Amino acid sequence: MGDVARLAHVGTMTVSRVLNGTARVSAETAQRVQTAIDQLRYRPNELARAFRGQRSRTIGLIIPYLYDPFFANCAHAVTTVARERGYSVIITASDEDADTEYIEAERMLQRHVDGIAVIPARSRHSRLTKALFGKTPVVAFDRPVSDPAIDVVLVQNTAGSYSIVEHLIEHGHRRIAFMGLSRRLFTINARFIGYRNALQKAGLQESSFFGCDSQQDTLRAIQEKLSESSPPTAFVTSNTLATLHVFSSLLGLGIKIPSEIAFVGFDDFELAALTAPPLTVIRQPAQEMGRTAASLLFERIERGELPKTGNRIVLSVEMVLRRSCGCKHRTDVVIPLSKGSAAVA
Amino acid sequence: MGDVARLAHVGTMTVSRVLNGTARVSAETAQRVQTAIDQLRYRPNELARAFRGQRSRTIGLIIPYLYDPFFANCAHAVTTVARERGYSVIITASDEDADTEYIEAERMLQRHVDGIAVIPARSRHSRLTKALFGKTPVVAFDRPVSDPAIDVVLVQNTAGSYSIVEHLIEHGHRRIAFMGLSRRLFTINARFIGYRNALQKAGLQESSFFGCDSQQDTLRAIQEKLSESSPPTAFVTSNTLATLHVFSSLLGLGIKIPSEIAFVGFDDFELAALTAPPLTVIRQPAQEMGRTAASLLFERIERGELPKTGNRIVLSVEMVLRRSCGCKHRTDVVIPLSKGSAAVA
DNA sequence: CTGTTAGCGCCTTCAA
DNA sequence: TTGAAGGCGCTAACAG
Repeated sequence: MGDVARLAHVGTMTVSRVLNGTARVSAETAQRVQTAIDQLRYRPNELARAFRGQRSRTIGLIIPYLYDPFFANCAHAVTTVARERGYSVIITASDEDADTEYIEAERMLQRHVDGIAVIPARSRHSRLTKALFGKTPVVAFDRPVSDPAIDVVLVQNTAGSYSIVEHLIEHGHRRIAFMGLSRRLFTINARFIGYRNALQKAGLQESSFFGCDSQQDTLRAIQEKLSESSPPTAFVTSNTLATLHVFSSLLGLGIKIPSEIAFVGFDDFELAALTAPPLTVIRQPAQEMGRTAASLLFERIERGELPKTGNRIVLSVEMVLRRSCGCKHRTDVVIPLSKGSAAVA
Repeated sequence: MGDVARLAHVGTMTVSRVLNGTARVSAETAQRVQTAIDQLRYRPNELARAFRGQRSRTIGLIIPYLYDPFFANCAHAVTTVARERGYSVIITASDEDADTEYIEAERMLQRHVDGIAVIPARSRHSRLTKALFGKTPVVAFDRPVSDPAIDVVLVQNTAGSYSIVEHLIEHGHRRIAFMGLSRRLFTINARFIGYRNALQKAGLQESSFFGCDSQQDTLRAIQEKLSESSPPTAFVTSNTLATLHVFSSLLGLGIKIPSEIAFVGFDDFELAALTAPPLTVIRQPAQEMGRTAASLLFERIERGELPKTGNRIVLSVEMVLRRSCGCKHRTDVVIPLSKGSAAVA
């Protein structure tokens, strides 16, 4: 910067002012400085700026896994919003581990990020608290954190699940099983609650299995359920992984869907329309959630601490009717679930 | 830091030394400093460290899209390696746009990242050059950059494509069509070359279509090809997106796979084993590529500029035989393609 | 083994 | 409208 100043015959302050537009500089001087900048190909050292000023123009993003398509979509939206605002994003995967998450959050704080967006690791264990972050804004999304003072953006997990189970009931199913990962995951549990509510309202008995993490366990659980005296006639799954495992188990057992067993899942994915049969699912607005979380974070960062703390934004989901539920549509039928739906998220 | 020094009755340098283990400090003093650090919950300002020192302990990662599962897997591997080494990762999506990519690379440079890993945007346009980066190490992966001085990690695109087409030929197919996105994409073009080589070796005529970006265009192209006087009996696709579009077109036309038309694709994906029929594909080692690229980058960063510049590492791919090619296996059969395979990547 | 001095590149403050 | 001084938090280089 000194070089630029010298070349333009001005003080470093003038260069700084031209760079930031902080104060009025005469057009002529500004021009001279600009020429010097171009000539020297001078680029300000962002590190020094961040160090000196209060803003690093960087936000942190912590998600469980980068390779999970749902999380990746969220992350993409966050990075896009950040770029539009001229911010950089420091990203890290927590591997769904609360300790890793905590350590990485601290590391980001040490790097003086201006804010952090996080999809918390398994909620029961997450050690993220408002206290840890101090003045640094934080917003959690997809799952809440235990500290209610932290903003959170969620989707209608319970209401979505409720609706899709209700749909199965409308198809005449009386014995519907819920297949999930672990109830310790907020979203899975919320979806299970929706399932349970729908069954209770219809006066039906619940039947669930948690542990669809592996293909083997899922297959075994399904075989067990199907060999009961009155086996389920329909399955709902908690998320894409469970959907994959249950679906392939069903196919592997040579079961015809939906004629013998109906099948629906929570969370849409690229290929859900191309399986045989195409899958009826609840679709979550992944990118919208990322955008919303990022926007909320920037509100906090740029407008300062808002008066109201502990915001909770709930985004609507959609039901995508295809064939696995028993419907006979030719193409996808998308049914938006408004916030005022049967159950609250 | 001054506070810590005062509390421990030492100079700031001693605190610094305890923090970094730079020089030997008496156990007793170190203990006192440590206590003060804990008591004050002192955390070093990484920004100041980076600013002062030569290292920011941050690397940049630029990929076309975060939501593409293949890229996301690569990114996950890169962030994992970085975390193991104590580095942070600044990530950004170029949206496959060379200008965005260039701007973001510059921004990272301004932030003084210690190195950059990049999956370049459409190679013909990428403006990434060794000159832009100066002393900052860069490694490209998945696709090369035009500047041959930059290290690059690739997979056996041509050899993989060659092998899978050869497999189709062994199944007796004589008219095989290649369906791809754009030849302007390095990987797509390399795979097309492999296809072409395999056909030439067998004395067969090529038939290709580029533009499978949308479902409609793909369907139209397929209908056109199938209405030729001697239509193809097998299709190969260039990547997952093309696979999805071709596959659903074929299904939509009521064509039986593989009895009427055989079908194979480049690039495996989570659901390829669950479609009807399961898809035979070439599988790329996404995570391994990310790990390799990151490791190479850290070599450069930590060991300094290596003598040999312009490294080119080519990773092996595998052929995953399922049913869509005409094979009758019960489960996946994975055939690794060694580097010494028929065609060179 | 430990402390002092100095300066990284920038911007806030104050004076001209 | 412009410039000079000073310091952000840290550490290299030197002195003790």
